[in-house]
This record gives sequence, C-alpha cells and structure tokens, in this order.
Amino acid sequence: MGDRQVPDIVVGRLPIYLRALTFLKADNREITSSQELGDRLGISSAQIRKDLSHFGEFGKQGTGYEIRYLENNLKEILHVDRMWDVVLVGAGDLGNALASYKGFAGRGFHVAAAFDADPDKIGHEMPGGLLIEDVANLEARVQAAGWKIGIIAVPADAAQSVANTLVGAGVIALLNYAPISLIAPSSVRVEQIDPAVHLQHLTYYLG
Amino acid sequence: MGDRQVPDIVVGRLPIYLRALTFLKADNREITSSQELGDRLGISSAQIRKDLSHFGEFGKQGTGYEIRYLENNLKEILHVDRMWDVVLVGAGDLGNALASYKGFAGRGFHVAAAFDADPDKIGHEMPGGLLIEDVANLEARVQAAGWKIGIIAVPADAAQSVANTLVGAGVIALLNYAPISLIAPSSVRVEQIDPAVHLQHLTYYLG
DNA sequence: TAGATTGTTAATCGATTAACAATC
DNA sequence: TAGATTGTTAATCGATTAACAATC
Repeated sequence: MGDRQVPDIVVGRLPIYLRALTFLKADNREITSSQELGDRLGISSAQIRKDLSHFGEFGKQGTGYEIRYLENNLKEILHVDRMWDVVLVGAGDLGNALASYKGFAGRGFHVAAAFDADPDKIGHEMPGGLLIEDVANLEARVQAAGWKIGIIAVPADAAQSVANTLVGAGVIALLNYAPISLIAPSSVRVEQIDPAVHLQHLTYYLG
Repeated sequence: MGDRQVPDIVVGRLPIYLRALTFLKADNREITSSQELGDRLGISSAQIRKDLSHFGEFGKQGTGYEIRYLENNLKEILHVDRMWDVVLVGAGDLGNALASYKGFAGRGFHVAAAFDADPDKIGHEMPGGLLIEDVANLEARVQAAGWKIGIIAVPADAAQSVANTLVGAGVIALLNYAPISLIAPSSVRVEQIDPAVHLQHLTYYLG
C-alpha cells in the first residue's frame, strides 16, 4: 500500500473503476464488492483488490466498499477532485463533438478554448457556444492561461506540428485523435485514440 | 512463427505497426527496420521482431523490412485486405464525425448505414450524405445486410440496449463510444473509447 | 568481405491469480 | 456467532528484453 511506483497498467484501470462506481451510485447503490465490480467489468476480483491496494485500504472485510467513499478516493488519486481546463485544437466534426460533449463536466474536465486554422471557422461559435480562435494565437494563449492538457483533433498532417506548439507552450498531457504516432518528449504524456486502430484490432478476430 | 494463440496484447499492436508503415510509404520510403519502427513508436526493436515472429518471417537479415510487403502482410493478418461494412448507431455530433471520417476508407472500413431514435433526425442526411434511419428498424436491417461490426455512438443510457439489439441481430464486434462498460457475450469482441477515461489516465501524472 | 539486421532463444522482469488469515 | 469479503502473500503465468547465431 502506498507504493511510490504504481504500474501504468494499473493506473489505466482506475478510471474504469471510477466510472463503474459512478454508475452504481446513479443507481442508488451504496455498497459494492470487488466481486461485483469485477463481474461488471470483466476483471477478476483479485485484480481489483490488488490494484486498489497500491493506494491504501478502502474496504471493510465482510462488507465490501462504500461506493461514495471509494469513488471520492479514486477521484483524488486521479486528480479529478478538481476541474481541469483543456485546450482543444481542431474544430471539424470531431472537434464539434468534443466541444459539446456533456460527459466531460462530471468527470473533471472543461474545454476552455478551441482553435482552428480555417479562416471560415475562426470567429464563429462551436456547438456549445465556444468561440473558435485562430491557431496562430495558440501558443500565446496556452502560455498565458497555463493550460496543461491538450486535445488534438486536427488532420494527421497537422497533428505533429500542433503537438509541438502545445508542448512548447507548456502542455504536458496530450489526447491525440489524429491517426499518427505523435513524437513528444518523455516528460509529456500522450494518449492516442484512433478508431481505425480499434476496429482493426477487432477484425483480427473476424473470419 | 505461426503460433495458433497469439496474445491479444500483440494483436493490439499490429494496427499501430500497420499505420506506421502506411505513413512511411506515403513518405516514399521502401525499406525500414525494427529499430526505426521502434524509435517512431516508442517500442523496443526486439518487441517488434518478436511480435511479427508470431505470424511469419517478413524481413531480410542485414536489410530490414520491405515496407509494402510487410504492410500487405499485416493487412491480411488483420483481415483488412478487404472492406468491412460498419453499422453506426447514433447521429449526434460524434456520429456525424464518424460518418464523415475520411480515415476509414483507406483502412478497411465503410460506414454502411446510420441509425438514430430522434424523429427530427430520421430521414435526414448526415454530413457525408448517409441517410439517418429509424433505430426501430435496426435489428431487421442488420440481419438482412449481415453486418458484423457495429459502432455505438449513443448516450450512455441507451448504449446497452443498442448493444443487445446489435448482438441479437448478428453483430460480433463492437466499438463503443458510450461511457459505460458494455456487457456482451464472450463471443462478441468489444473495444471501448471513452475520452474522459483517457484524460483521467493522464491527470494521474499531473500534479 | 564487412556491416547490418533479422528471427529466435533463454533470461529477466512484471503482472495476474489463487489462497487464506484477518476481521467486519 | 456464522458468513462474507477484504488486503496481502506466494505461486503462477505471461510478456519483455538482451544477446547472438544466421545470413543477407
């Protein structure tokens, strides 16, 4: 408990646990168990207990976990017991979807600003009401505001350059939707979402 | 080489390798090495060679890999040496983005039909020109067309029910964008994309 | 040939699971 | 108390890496 080096693969499961707890809470449940969580998530109960044990003791023998208590602890561990401003680059269809996504607010994130390179879009509003700013001002704005998290929703051929600008301006966490492997300093965390990659993972198993 | 049970974690990296090869090819490169690929992807060269060795021998000692040859082989292995029809459920902002996504065609996928429950949307066209059909007809249409892959882009509270309908109609691979853990028979493959989960994975590492 | 890089083996490393004492 | 479930240990399992013979 309280190890200093938690495996990244364990960290990656915590948001899944948190999501499941929030789901149960919305269902007016108060107590759950590693067994129940595991059944829901397709994960062994032992693994859930082991994962949580890296961070402390959150349950009661014989009873299980108080949902609100564990939820609050996971939020603290993941640093989403606060709101994070996120800067969005790219105001195409995907950017629009992200800017108007209702799911961010309850989970610690707020899209603070949006940027695009298209003169026809700059100055207009996205669905949700956010003003589309000129990407030429991206670096200055990010620096001034101190934003640490960026979402890249631009075409593949612009993504690396946008990433470089964001990193140069102080961003240290990137969520990249462009279908390329971004190159970034090791001090910058990068997560990739590429639907075709996920679909190809699936088709491997299809006849 | 030619093992019958390839670890899923290995399968999950193949689309990344394929994407990198396509990128290099677009740059008019003809030969690459496990070292170069690894450097680009942040993966050790040994791991790339080991991963590929599950499927055969694709390189030449002293030279490396012919990009087109390895690319074609990975496409075959992943079964994207053909086009897959995909059925999209949900015509909100995210559905719009997916329906008009240019990146699918070159990577083996075609959004064949789109469905929504909103009477204001049914009968209208999505960006890209696809007709929005009534979700009430989803099961019959999927069965008739024989679609095997579904993308779920509906709100969380509708996702499980849509998944059930798709699975009941014969879909065996699901890409789920709704922020819940879907429950599906073990014969059905499910991939989840939840931006908040990815962002929370990132914030763990932020102060 | 000399240099380079593969494919593979064996060793290392790390993650998952099974089991159970502790205890609510 | 009896039953249930945690947190943790040790064993198992699996994945990654280092090293190198083979060979282009």
